[in-house]
Amino acid sequence: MTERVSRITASDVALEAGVSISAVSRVFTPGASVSSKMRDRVLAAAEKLDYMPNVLARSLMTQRTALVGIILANFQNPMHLTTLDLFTSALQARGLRALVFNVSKGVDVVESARQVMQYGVDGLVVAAASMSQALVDQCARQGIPLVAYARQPRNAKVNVVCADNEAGGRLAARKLIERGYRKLAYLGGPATTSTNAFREKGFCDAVGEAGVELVARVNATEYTYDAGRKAAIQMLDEHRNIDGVFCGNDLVAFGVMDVARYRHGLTIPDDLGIIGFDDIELASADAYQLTTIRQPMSDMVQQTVDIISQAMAGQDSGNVKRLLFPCTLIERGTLR
Amino acid sequence: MTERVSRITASDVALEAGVSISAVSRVFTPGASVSSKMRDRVLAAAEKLDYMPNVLARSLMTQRTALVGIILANFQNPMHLTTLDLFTSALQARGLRALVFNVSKGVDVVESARQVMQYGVDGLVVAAASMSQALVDQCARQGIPLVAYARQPRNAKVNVVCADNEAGGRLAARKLIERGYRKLAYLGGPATTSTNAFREKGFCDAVGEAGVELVARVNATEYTYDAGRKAAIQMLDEHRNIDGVFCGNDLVAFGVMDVARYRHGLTIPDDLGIIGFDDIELASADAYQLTTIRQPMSDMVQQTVDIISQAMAGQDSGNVKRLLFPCTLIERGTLR
DNA sequence: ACAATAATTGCAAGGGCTTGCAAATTGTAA
DNA sequence: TTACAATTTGCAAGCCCTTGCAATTATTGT
Repeated sequence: MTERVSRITASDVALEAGVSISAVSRVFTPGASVSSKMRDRVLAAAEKLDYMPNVLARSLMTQRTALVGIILANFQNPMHLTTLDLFTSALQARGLRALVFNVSKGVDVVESARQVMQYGVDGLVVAAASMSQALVDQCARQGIPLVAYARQPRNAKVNVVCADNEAGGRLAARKLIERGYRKLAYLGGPATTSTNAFREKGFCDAVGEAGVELVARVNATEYTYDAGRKAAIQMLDEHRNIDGVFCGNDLVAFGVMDVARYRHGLTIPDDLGIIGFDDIELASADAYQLTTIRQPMSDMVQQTVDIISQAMAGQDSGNVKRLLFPCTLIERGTLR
Repeated sequence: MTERVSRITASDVALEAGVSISAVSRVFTPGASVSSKMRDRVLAAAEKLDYMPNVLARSLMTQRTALVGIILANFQNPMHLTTLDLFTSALQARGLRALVFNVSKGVDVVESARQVMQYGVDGLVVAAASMSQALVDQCARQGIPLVAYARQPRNAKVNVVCADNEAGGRLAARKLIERGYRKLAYLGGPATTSTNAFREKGFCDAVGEAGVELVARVNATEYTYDAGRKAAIQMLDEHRNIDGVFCGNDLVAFGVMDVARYRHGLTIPDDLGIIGFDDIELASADAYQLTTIRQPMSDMVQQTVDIISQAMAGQDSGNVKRLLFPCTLIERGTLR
């Protein structure tokens, strides 16, 4: 049977050390006024009793939880594990914690957000597909900094930290054309995502401006290998003359490569040039050697956390930030 | 300038509805005694003011936070994104939230655990490399259910939910031998991990029992493609006669495959048979078609969450559970 | 040594909620 | 209608901590 022992509280420590509760509190409050004798006594007692301040009670007083909500979808894309890795690390480095919400499977973003807010998060980063006006208003009303990460919502009144997907799309187009590909195709991610919209726009615009033929424009249903593969089967069956494809992300690109190589017997990069997006770990695997476009994730996450912690410190200018980060092309073996 | 409006509280709602604060509280407490008239009045007022109960204050009273800490390392292995996906979903389905801690980069597990505990988590799942006795004691003392997920710590006094890695290793050995491979090698993950230890033991035992030669036993420094690749280069250079390899996980297996194919010109599965572990999405990619061992992650996560929520409800038998889940071999194209 | 200033300490009032208890209400049976 | 039980409601104490204020103690200059 578990013997439920109630937690040690500040008053226990105060009793043990023979001081007031306030004294204990101050010892555990950075920047408070305590003499070194007092600190030593309290710390000794705390050590002895294995005391830890109750963050909940503290938060109730200070109106700060040091909790940052992260609303995330797309738990299939390995890139987002890196996202989580970077976020949790960056937050922890600032003494903050990540409260992760998963809105993958038909979970309502707004409802999730409400729940996050009940925990009194000090900040919220939304890396999910959609973001409602209600949520934005809610955050504004409560003074909670909100950042849209890796997506560019139409809504103007929200902080955005995102890769410049449109420029990335243009970059891909220009590179393919520069290497002599002339029958291009776009095989993007889900049509509903903002990343897809911007990558597609940038790519198609640049192809058009160069006067090169855009043979096909297709969307995979998800940002996954299988979805990419399925879309590629259909696309390459229908359009035999395609010689260059820009893909929504690396996983989709892998699918395209495999269909091209193993189903159509095409040689990459001679018969078909491929460019992906994200530069996941396996993009550099010998089996793929994928030329791809990398977004500066580390910087992006850092900026996001900066925005939030500045806002928490009350140092925000008050006007929303829209930060677009430039992408770089990582050249490997899928372009001739 | 952000106009910091303090949150709507129960007393605001009480005032608006012309009732007591307790009444408001009871309306938002499942199972409390409230008349339907009262409920309607309060709900109307709450709706009007957009009231949400403050979870912190509630937790302070009830000693329940509905927060479950998840301590995770290995943010490189895409499999763990699935882990997080499953955990967050399973927890959310039970009205619980995940407080994720990242102990990847030299962060102290014990220290992290202390921090998690300060948030008054109602449960803790440790999916990190190590787990100290101090942590186990701490949880026991405070009556917090603790589960070691996907690892088998030496420590006996802790709940364990894990794949039967040893059986998995044996399974791999028998399959390779059954298919006629006779010069076997083990290329595992980091020597410090319990998963490696058990997979290695199972594999080597079974190979020994069958009287088959074990040519090499190597550990990759990490469970990644690159580490697998590096280890494979060394191993295959040194032992030219190896004809079958059991790998620590799929990523490592990819590395081995690529070294074998692209560096040594070996044909898989004829010259070299390969078995991986985990069955990640790309294991089924045409470029790898990896035969691998799958652990029933969904069941494992479900069980973990069950254990925790039962313990939270006070229905735990009090004695620790050690659940080992059987693995299954997924046959694809890397065995002749 | 003394006054004047600075640093430390304790008191007590919250922060927003839950909950045992007693009062008030409603329902039921005779 | 009255007596009684069953519900519903409000009061007030308490969860554990922070912090303004005033009282105390330590420090400094002369």
